[in-house]
Amino acid sequence: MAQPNAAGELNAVALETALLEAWKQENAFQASIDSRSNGAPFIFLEGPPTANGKPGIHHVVARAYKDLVCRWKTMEGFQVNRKGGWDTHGLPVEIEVQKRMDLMSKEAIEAYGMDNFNQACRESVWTYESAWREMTERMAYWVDLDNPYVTLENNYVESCWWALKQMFDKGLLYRGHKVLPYCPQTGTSYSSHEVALGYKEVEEPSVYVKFKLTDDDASILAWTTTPWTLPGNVGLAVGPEVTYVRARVTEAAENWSGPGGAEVDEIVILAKDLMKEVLRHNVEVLEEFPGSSLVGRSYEPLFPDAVPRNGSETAWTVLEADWVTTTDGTGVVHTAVMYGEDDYNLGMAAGLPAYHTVGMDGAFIEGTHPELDGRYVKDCDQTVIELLSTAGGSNGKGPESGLLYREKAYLHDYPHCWRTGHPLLYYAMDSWFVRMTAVKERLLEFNDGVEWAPDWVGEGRFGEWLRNVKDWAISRERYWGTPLPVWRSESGEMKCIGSIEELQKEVAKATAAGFENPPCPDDVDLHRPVVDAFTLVDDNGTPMVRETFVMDCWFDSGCAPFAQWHHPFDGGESFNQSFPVDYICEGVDQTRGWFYTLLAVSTTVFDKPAYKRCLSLGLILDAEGKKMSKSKGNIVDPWDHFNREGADATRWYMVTAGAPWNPLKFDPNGVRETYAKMFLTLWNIYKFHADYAALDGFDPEASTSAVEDRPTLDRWILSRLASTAKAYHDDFVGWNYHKACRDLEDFVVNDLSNWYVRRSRRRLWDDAESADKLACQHTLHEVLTTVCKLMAPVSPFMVDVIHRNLTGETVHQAAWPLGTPGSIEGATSDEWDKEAAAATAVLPPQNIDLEASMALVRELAEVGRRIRVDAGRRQRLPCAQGWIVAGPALTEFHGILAEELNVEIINVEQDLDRFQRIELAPNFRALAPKARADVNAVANEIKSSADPEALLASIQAGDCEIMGVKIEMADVELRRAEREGFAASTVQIGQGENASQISLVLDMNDAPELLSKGLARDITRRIQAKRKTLNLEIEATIDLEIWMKDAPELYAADRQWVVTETRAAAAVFHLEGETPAEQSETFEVDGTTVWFTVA
RNA sequence: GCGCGGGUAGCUUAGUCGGUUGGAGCACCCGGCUGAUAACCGGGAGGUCGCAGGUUCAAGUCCUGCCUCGCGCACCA
Repeated sequence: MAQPNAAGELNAVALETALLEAWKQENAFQASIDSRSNGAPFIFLEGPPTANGKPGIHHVVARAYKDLVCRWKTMEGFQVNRKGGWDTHGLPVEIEVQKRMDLMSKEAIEAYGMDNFNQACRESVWTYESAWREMTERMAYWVDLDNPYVTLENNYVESCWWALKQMFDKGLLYRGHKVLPYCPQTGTSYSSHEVALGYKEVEEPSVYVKFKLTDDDASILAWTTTPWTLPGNVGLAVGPEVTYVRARVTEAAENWSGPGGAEVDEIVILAKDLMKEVLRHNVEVLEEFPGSSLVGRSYEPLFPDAVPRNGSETAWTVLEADWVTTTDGTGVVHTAVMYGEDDYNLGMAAGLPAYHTVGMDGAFIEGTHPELDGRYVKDCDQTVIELLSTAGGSNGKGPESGLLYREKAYLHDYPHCWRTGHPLLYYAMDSWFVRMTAVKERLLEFNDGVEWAPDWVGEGRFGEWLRNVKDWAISRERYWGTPLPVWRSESGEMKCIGSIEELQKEVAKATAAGFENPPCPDDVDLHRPVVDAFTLVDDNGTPMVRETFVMDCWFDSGCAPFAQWHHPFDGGESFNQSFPVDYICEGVDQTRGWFYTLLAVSTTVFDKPAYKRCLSLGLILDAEGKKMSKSKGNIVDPWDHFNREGADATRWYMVTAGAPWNPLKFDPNGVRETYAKMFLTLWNIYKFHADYAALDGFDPEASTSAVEDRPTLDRWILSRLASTAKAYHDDFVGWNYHKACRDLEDFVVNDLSNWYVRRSRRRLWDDAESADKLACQHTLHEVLTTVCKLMAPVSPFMVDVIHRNLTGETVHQAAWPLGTPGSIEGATSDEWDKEAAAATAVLPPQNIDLEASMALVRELAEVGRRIRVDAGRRQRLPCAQGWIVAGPALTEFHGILAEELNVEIINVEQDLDRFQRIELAPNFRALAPKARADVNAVANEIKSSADPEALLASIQAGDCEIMGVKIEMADVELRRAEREGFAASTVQIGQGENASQISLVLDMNDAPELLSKGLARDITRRIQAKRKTLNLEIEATIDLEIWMKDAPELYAADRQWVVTETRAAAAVFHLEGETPAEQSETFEVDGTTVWFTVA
C-alpha cells in the first residue's frame, strides 16, 4: 500500500536505469496517455530529426522542452499523443552516402546506378537510429518511436504528392526559369532558407573594367565582384537619374601597385559620386550628364566570341535600370544575363542574348576563351584579370593599358553550399516554384495568430521573413527525395499526380495508348528511378515524361501535420482532429526551416495555420560561449552526464540555466552543481521522511492530521508550498520555465530542507507517537508529493521513485496540483478554465501573513548569528536573554527563535530607547516632488540633524519646515542604531511607506549556568562528530570518558544531557587535573581544554 | 549594410514603475553550525553595471551615438 519503505542511499544513474526498466515493463508512457482517454486533446507535433547524424546535447535540450510541455499538459488532464518522426530524404543523406562511397559527382552517381544509390541512401538513414532511440529513451523523452512517421515511406510520399497536387490545382505550383543560387558540386539549386545556412565571409578580387565605347574614344567603368561573369557580359546598366561624368586622366598615377591602370588623356565615364572611391588618377571632369543620356550607346564586347549576338539589337549597349545605385561600384552595373537575378530580368526585358558561358558543372563552356574553356570558374578569377590587364585586352582591341582599370580585394558575405561549403553560383536554370508571394497576406495573418515564445521571434525575425517572402524554389536536381509528381509533354502540357491510384490510372491510359510502361502495383516505390520509368500520355496522345526533379526535403517535413496520418487517404479523421497543432518546439534555426515550411504548406494547401504555439529555442553554446560544432571538437556528449549525474540533473540544469530562447552556455560543471544541490537535497529530504515513516509504520491514509491543528512551522511550509506552486504554474504558462524551476529549487533547498526539515528533525527522532510527529509526517508527505508532481514534467525520474514509494502510484499519471481542466467535459486546449482548475486544484491553504512572519523570523535568526560574530560570542554558548524590539508580534515563533539564537528567553521590548537611539533618513520618493531641486540640501539637513529626536518630535507635531519645505512623517525614514553596551542589530522590513525597523538585542553576560550549558553542547558536538567518523549506527550506544582543564563547572543536568544526546551507556567525567588516556581526542574552546574517548 | 537579442564580481546570473547601500549561486579566504546532505549560516575579498554623451533633484533602469558578442536578413553589381 502507501506505506513508504526506507529510501536507501542515492545512486542517481542506477535509480534512473532501473526506473526505465520498470517503465518499459509497465508500458508507462502509453499508460499515461490512456489514463487521459477522457481528456481533451492537446496536439503536439514532433519535428522530425534526421537519423543521419549522431544526436548531441542540443537535441537533448529540444527534446527536454518538448517532453516538459507534453508531460505537463498530460498532468493537467489533457490527452497528449506524441508520434515520433524521422526526416529521411534530401541532400544531407545523399552527401553522406556520396562521401562514404566516393561518388563525388552526379556522373559518378549515375554510373553507379541511381537505384543502387537510392538504396544506399535508404539504408544510410537508419545509421544512427539506434543512437537516437537510446538517447531518447535514456533522457525519458516520451514519444512513440514504434509508430513514427517516416518521410521516405510510400504513405508519407503519397500525402506529399496529394499536397503538391492541391497547390498545382490552385495554380500555386509553377515551372520557371530563374537565377538561383546553384552548387556545381551537388548539382542543385537551393531555396532561400537553405542559402541562409551557408553565408561565409570571404575576401575576393573585385575588378573595375573599362568598356570601350564603339563610337567614342572613351570607356565606361564598371565594377564586379565576380570576374568569372565577365565573359558573359552583354550589357551595362546605368541609373537614369544618376549623374555621370566624363573624365580625362591628367597625370600618371603614383604608387600604383597591382594590375590595371590608365594612360594620361584616357577618358573614362562613371558616376560622379563615386569618382573619389574609384579613380586613382588625377582627372579633369569634361562633362556631367544623367544616366539616361548614356542609354543606347554601344561598346566593344570584352570576350567577343563568348556569347553569340543572335540578332539582338541591344547586346553590348548601355541600358537603364532603376535599381542601380551609387553606394558602391562605379554606378554602372556589368550585366551577364545568366548569372544574376537583376541581370536576368533586365536581359529578358531588354532582349539581350541569353546564353550560358558556364556549364552545370561550374566550368566555362568550350568557346568562351582558349585560356578559360573547361576550367572551374572560381579558379579563373586571376586568369580573367590577367587577360583584361594585358596590353591590348582580351579581344586584342583594347587600349594600350588593357581593359582592367583596377583590382581591389573585396570582403563580403557570400553564400556557400550548406553541405559542401563550396561557393554558390547565381545561375539561371529551370526550376519549380511554389507561389508563396500569392499567399503572403495569409501567411502574415496566420502568423499573427501564433503564440510565439519569445514573442519577438514571431513578430521580428519570422515576421520579417514573411514580409519579404519569395516564391519557394522547391525542386532539386537530385536523386533521393520525394519525386516531383509532374509529367510534361514536349508541347509543355503538364499533369500533376496526387496519388498512387491516379498514377496507376494514368499509366494504364498511356499503356493503352501504346506507350510501354513497367507495372505499377499498389505498392509501387514512389522514388526515383522507379517513377521516372513511367511514361504518361496527354490529351493529344503525345508522351509525357516526369520532370526529373525531387522535392526540397524541407517540403517533406512541412507536410508532417497531415502526411504523418497518410491524409487524406486514411479517411481524414486523424488529421481533422489534430490540426492545427497546439504546440511545436525546435531550435531557433528552424525559423526559416520547419517553422516556415509548416506554415507555407498549411497556408497553400489548407488556407490555415499549422500551429498555435511555437517555442523557439536558443542555440547551444559550449562553456566558453562558442557554438558547438564537430570541427571545433567542443561537442558535449549527453551520455557523459547521463552516466554521471543522470538525466534528471541534466534536464533540470538545462531548464534552469536560462530562458529557453536564450543561448545556453552548456557548462558541464553546472550539471554537477544541479545534481549536488537540487537532487541530492531532495533525496535527503525524502530519505529523512521515508526512513522514519518506514520505522514508525506511517501510512498517510491510515491517519489524519488537520492542517489547522498543525504547528506553525507546518502551516508555514504548506503555505510556502502553495505559493510556490502557484507561481510555478504561472511561470509555466508564460513560458518562463527557468524562473519556475529556479524558484522551486529555492523552495526545496532553502525553505524545505534548510528550514523546515532542519527545524523538524527532533520531532521525528522521538520514539513515541504524538500529534506533533504525525503532523510532521503528514506535512512532509504532502509537500514531497506535491514537489514531485511539480517537478515531474521537467525531471521525471527521481520524483517518480519518490512518489511511488510515498503513494504507491506513479507521478506521471498524477493530477497537476493546480488543477486538471483538461479532464473537464468540453475542455479545449486553447484556454485554461479557471473555474475548472480551482475545482480540481489540490493545494494546502495559503497564509501570506504567516509566510511574512516566518521570513522575518529567519532574518532574525541570521541577524542573531551576525551579532554573535561581531561580539565574538560562540554559537553554542547560550545567552540569557534576547529582546525583539518593535516589529509585528512573533510570539508563536519565540520557541523557534530561542533555539536558533541559542538564548534562554526571548523578550519583547517596545522601549526602543533602552537599547537604541533613532536616526532620520530622507525618503526621496516622497520628498523629491515637494523639494524639487533642493531635495539634496533638504535631505542633508535631515540626515545630519544634531538632535534627531527633537527633529522627529517637530515633524510629528507638524511644524517642521526645512528650506521652505514642510516635512511630514512620510518624508523621512526612521532608522535606529544601538546604544553602547548591547549587542544588537537592526533589519528593515517592508518597502516604502510601510517600511519599519525591527531589532534584535542579545544579552552578552555570562553566568555559570550558561557556561555549563555551552560546554555541554561543545562536548556533545565533538562526540557526535566522532560517532559519525566511527560510522556508528544511530541506535548504537557508546562508553564515554571525559577529562577537562580550566573548565567552568559542568552541572549535573548538563552532564546528563551529554550522556543522553550521545547515547552513552556508560560515562565517566574525570576531575580537573586527572591525566587523560593516551588515545583520547582533544579540543579547546574559549580557554577550556577537553579530552574524551569514545568506545 | 539592415534587423533582433545580449554585454552586471574571475564564472553563471537576478535586478519590477528611475529612488540614493546593485542582489544571489559557483570558486577563494576566515569564522560558525551540523548524527539527513556533495549541505547550511555569518563575514571577507571581488563591480568603471560595455564606452561616451543626454534627460532628471536622482539612471544598471529612459533617450542618442559608438564599441563588442551572438543570431538573422541581404542580388547588392
